[in-house]
Amino acid sequence: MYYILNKMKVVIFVTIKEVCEKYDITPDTLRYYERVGVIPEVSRTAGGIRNYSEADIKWVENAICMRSAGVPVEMIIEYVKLFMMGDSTFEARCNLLKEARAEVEAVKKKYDDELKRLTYKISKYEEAMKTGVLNWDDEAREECLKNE
Amino acid sequence: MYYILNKMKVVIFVTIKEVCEKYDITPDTLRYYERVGVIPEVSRTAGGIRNYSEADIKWVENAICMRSAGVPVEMIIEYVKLFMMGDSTFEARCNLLKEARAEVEAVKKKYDDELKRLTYKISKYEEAMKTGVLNWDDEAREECLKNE
DNA sequence: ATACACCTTGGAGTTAACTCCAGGTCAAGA
DNA sequence: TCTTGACCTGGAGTTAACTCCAAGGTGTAT
Repeated sequence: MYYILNKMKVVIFVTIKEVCEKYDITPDTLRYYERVGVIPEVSRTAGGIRNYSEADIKWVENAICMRSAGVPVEMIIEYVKLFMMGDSTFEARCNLLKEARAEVEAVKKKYDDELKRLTYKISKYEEAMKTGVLNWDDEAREECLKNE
Repeated sequence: MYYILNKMKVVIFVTIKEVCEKYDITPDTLRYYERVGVIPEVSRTAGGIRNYSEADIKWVENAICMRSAGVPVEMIIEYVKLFMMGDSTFEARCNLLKEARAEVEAVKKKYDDELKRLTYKISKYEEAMKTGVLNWDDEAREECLKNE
């Protein structure tokens, strides 16, 4: 929400819609994030309408980044809670982030392996579309089944 | 299910439990995969008990690989259906795999970016635990928010 | 022959993460 | 002031992917 004064944009407040357009998410999702604590409570206008500050927006970015890498909502909530408790939680927050990173790394590895497998299969299909015969040796299966 | 004859393992049939133990999944999941078509119908004993052939097991492996990389069940079902229709679906199958690969690649990129972001944050926390002061510039936020 | 572990099916229940809705409030333009 | 569109809350509904359950059948071991 803003008006133009002497060709300058004067922002009155930053609505939920504006934030949603910026990050391509829905207002429902953003309100849900706030309700459950994935982001801290957002500042409001006198009338009770959300007015996103710079800090609020950084929390939104944090939530989106983490979620897009599959970090569970519960974990982000835990991080926000610790953050709110102040500097005494540096270590706990650090450990939480390390845990998240380990998880993201593990899944990323699966993705890398499956990417190889898919590429191998696709190459075999491209061959098959020329020769009319499809056959693959099973070497490509190995990688993504090592689950320990 | 097997017995030992002259120190040799004579397999009578391969039960669902054995397959599950091999891949660390539950019988319920495996039966679910079969029911919805993520894997083709598994061969049975006279009494109706599943007896996994080599081919059946390869389908199980396929399902597990794809799912672990986040390929949706619906897409795997589609692939299996096309496979069952024979050689005339080479191209359709190839396109499906390419679509799956594009999707896996896109998500993998998000994971890579978030991995960097997490590592950056963790380093800042490790610093903060020594100095008592936490501060990060916002450079680390950029990457994983480029969504197009 | 009976016990016992494991198997079967169909259908209902669970979980995470949204997503939608009703009924009401707020605020910018005519 | 009135209208209109965006916003609010609390709570219910949806979706994907399992996960569990009851009631009954299978098959090897004693």
